[in-house]
Amino acid sequence: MSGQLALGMSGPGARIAGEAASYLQGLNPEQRAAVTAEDGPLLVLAGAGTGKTRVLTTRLAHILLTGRARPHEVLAVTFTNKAAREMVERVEGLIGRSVAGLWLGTFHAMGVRMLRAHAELVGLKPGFTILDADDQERLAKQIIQAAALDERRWPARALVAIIQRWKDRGYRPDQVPAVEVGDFALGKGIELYRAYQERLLTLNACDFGDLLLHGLTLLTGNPDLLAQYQRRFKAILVDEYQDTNVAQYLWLRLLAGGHKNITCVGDDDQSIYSWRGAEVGNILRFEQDFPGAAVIRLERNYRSTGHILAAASGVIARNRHRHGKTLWTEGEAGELVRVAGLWDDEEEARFVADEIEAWQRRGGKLTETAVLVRAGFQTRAFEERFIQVGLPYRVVGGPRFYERAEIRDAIAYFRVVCQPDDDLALERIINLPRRGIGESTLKALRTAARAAEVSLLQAARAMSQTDELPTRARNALVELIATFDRWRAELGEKSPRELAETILDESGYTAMWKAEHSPDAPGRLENLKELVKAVQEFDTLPGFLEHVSLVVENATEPDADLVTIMTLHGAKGLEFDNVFLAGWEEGLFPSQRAIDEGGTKALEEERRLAYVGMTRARRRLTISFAANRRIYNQWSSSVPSRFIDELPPEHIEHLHRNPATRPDLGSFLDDEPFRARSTSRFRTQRVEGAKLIEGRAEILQTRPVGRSGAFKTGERIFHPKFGYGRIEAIDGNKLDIAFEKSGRKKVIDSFVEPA
DNA sequence: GGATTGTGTATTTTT
DNA sequence: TACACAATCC
Repeated sequence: MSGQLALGMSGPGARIAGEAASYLQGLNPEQRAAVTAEDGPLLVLAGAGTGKTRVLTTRLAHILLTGRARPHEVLAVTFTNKAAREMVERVEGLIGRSVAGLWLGTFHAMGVRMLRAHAELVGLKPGFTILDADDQERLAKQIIQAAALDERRWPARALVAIIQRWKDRGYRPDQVPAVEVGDFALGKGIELYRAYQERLLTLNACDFGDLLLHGLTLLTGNPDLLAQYQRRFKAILVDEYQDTNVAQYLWLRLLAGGHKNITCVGDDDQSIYSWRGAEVGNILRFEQDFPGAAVIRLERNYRSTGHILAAASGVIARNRHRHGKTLWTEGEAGELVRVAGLWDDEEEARFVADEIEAWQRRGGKLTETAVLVRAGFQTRAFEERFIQVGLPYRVVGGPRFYERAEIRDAIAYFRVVCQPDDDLALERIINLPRRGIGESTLKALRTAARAAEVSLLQAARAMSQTDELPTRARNALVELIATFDRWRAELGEKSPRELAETILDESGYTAMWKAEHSPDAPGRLENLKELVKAVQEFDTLPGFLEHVSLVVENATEPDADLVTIMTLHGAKGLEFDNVFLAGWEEGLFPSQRAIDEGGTKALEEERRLAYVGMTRARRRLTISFAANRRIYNQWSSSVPSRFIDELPPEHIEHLHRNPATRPDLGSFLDDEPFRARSTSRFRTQRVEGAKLIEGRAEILQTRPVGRSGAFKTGERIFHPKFGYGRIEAIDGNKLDIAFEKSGRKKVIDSFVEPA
């Protein structure tokens, strides 16, 4: 655990030197050049599927094994915990021992590590808490309220977004340039930002952005410290460099400022997080930032077949702002990329499900199959269809474990126990379950706390000794404070797991969910059990909290044979044999909203997203679009995505279901005037009551709308999607139906026919 | 202090 | 349509 590697040419070192050749074997010339490049700035432009992670980890191992740096002298940063974990595993596999001591982790984790050691230099105490998105928003809300602004006009969410943006760019309140001020809150944005930061300091807390921003303040404000870190980190390695924001870039540049021994790996064509503050400019500008930088391109793709690669390359080649790479493969050409046009989102889901079943019958694995969509709402149609045909699937994304309300509530309890002055956590659970401490009591507490400049809990403690509050509230408060004191006394005595159980029990939190009869209550109780189990892995409760704030992950699912459904963003870094890219329609993909907000730049990012999606596929790629889609229960018809036009024709084949080639639908879709008429190439048009009926896919059936009164309660009906059912209640044209297979649902009468 | 009704909104989300 | 939140009533 010393973190020291035995290096040298004798003893254990000789064994390592003997293996040196082995870890370089199997690398192609470019990969090998990247791994063994001498000290100095190095940019590795690694196209999709070209062995990026392998190069990065092998280079790290190479640096250690050749003695250029010892583990604690290496800083390696990633964006996700997953990537960090993978890197640790692979490096350990390469060097054959633990890499303890290495500074390897996410930007944020490395930021915290530095900040904990020097918290007082930026006005924090070492035990500071890290706020998540939820806390941030509530804090912002308080700031807006304190400034007497209209909360509806200037929502907290927007303020958080603005502050986040400034932090991503490395601006402290006094550094925000005038042009960036904007008109939020009548130009008071900076004032609010300042108030927000002051409040964070009094709470002894940081938000995610601060983890890096304070890091910058730390390094720029303390030259000795900077010099110390510059000497310490003899090698810096960065993964996914195209996703770095300005703050991260500045942080890296400071740390690498001495020796400039920095390796950045990335792919400008896969930059899809600009809306999160990522600056493609960082990677495009690397050679100017680090003069004399070596640039190595990895262009040999080991993942996809020829047609897939060529189709993806053809699309991305339309982007103007990029380094430019020419991916190639020695693999087989494989199948053509298939393009299918469907009538509506339901037919699209049906089509995909059919294709997956056929693939499975031919021996394909579901785990090797993914359906990738642009926006979350698109998953629904697929889920419904997959359930109907019994196709096992999982939706990746969704609410993550540590973001679920019950988990956050439980953690808020733990936080108050560990950090009594954590006001945000206390506010979250002070009246949960209900214990008679309502809004008016809370208001009084807040006022008192602010006046005395103490924390909420301290104010509550003081107030519970006076008779300022109504007896009811006062008693509840006395009781709560005593309970928290008791738990806190048990911190050192009980194991974290026992304590966690005690807290959830004695607070009445578990009981609250047990008493609740909503359908998701059992699931929530299950999650709480999972949480307690997770606590077990840690020596102390505070230790657990530190982990939670930085690692937001879903519980690992059993590795069953499942189809994966997820967003294109979520798919970055993954690969599958068989990939479906659904919903390629103007307006949806590329997203009209993105284009409205970001113009050409945004369109290029959408195109990169298309590229990312396409390059996820190893053997088979199917792109689909629907002529009609129901959005908020309104039918709208759309035009195929321009990205479909951009697919090189020689690498694709149109499936017959494409409406543009179908005589019955083609007349309106293929109609040039129709396309010309639409101002933004995306237009919507209501198609009232037009609907396809299961099993009669080729017939466009139109039925009358609003048959109110035509049905009677108790009547047996048939619905094309949910099957047979009985009408329980009628409300205008909405029927409340108990379906035999799908349970109780409210549906519009026009979709229902008498059985 | 708590339940109920009404209103506005609706991408992507590594930490 | 659905859901979350806020104003409103009891």
